Amino acid sequence: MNPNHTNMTSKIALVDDHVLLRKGLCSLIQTFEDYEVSFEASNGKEFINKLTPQNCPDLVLMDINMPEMDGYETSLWLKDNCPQVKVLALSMYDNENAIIRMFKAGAKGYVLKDCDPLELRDALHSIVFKGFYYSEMVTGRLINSINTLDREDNHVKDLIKLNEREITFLKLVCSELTYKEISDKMFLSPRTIDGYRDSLFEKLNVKTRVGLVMYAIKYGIVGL
Amino acid sequence: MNPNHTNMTSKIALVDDHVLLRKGLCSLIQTFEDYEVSFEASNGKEFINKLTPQNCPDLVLMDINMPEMDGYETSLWLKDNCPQVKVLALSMYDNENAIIRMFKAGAKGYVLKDCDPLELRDALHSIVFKGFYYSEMVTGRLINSINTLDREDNHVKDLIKLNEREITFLKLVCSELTYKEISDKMFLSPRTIDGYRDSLFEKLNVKTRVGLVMYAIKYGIVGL
DNA sequence: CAATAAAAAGGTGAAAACACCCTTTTTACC
DNA sequence: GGTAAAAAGGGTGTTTTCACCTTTTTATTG
Repeated sequence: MNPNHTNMTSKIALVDDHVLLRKGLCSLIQTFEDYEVSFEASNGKEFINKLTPQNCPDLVLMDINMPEMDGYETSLWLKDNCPQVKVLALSMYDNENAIIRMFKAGAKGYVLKDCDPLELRDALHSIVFKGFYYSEMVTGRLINSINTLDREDNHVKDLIKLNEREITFLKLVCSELTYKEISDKMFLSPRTIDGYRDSLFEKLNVKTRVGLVMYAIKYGIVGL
Repeated sequence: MNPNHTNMTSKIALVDDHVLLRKGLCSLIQTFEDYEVSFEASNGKEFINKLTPQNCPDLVLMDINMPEMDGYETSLWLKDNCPQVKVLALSMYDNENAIIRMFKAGAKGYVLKDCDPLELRDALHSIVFKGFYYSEMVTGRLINSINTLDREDNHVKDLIKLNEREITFLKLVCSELTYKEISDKMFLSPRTIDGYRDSLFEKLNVKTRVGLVMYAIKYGIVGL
């Protein structure tokens, strides 16, 4: 092991659409020793565009709900393209499925936006030196979900089964657009959209559009 | 006017339930000259408890949605009890009604959490020296609502203040029940429910049931 | 290449949601 | 008690949503 290991500063990238939170975090992280903010981005797409071999961070502090490209997609992209870059998920909510999805997408840790700064520091430290950060909150939620996991209908499994287009569709379902308008936006026939809807009705065990909306929000597929 | 005015540091209190954002803001504000953070609180109640004549801030950076005691109530309390303390509202959303409510509660400015740090600095500066901060966003939103404003004095208040039955209705709207079934549950005629729906469409400025659902969730009328 | 599975697209009809305009009942207040 | 306002109830027609069933296109793979 490198004896200078503890003296190395880790480079962190911040990805969050809320500028003020981002700048604030930036200032906060500067006060931590051994960490520096490599660069910032307001969504996944911008992050990927700004990413170069020169500024490649050791760790990405990643918001989940963002426009353009959200935390899930961006983490998956990193898993495929820069597997050495660790992701620490940053979320407003301690939503069970959001946690599971982010870990499935390769995140090494999950902290809430209203956590204590010391916990953030611990999380960064833990990820840099141990490669992961499993807080009590995370383990608690996971244990909780394991118990309800193999009971009857497994929502987690259903959630993972949703593909790209279904997720896009669900996001649009949570707007005031009609299905016809959604089909236009997705460049698909209204019938196809009809099929998407019906298959989701069955998968998610709901019967109406409101059911889809409630599901999408509950499991963090759309933000508010 | 005090010739030392420009050299005085203004004391700021931070009230927000998201610790990380709060600490981040704290770091950020320290980087601004002429400002220091007097103290912090995670909700209105805690703020009022911590408030003493010794630490009384010049300005409070106030989140709107908080547990225990929210930004509206806290601002109203300040207006009654410490009218010299200016409030700068800090919100996630550029919601028209939220803006109006906060200004009615005595706020002197309104900035979004995803605004630019420079705008925050401008806002602080403007409030300290001019006593207010009306951003383009705010004036834009207000002009937009002026037409409905002077029609009836309490119109705005009515927008926000949903009565018991409307809230019951909204909760049922967020289920997979049809309006007919909702009317049965509420022991009302389907026509009456029709009226509830239409008046809420107008009040909440939405056009569909999905719009109602999104509103209800966004503003915590229904849980998940 | 042919078999097969999955995705996309279509038709039709019934139910629900939405829009508009109107009447009756209840409530509150002078 | 009279009156105005709010809440509740009503009729009718259009649009959207949902259900069910069929066909075409695209992709996969043995």
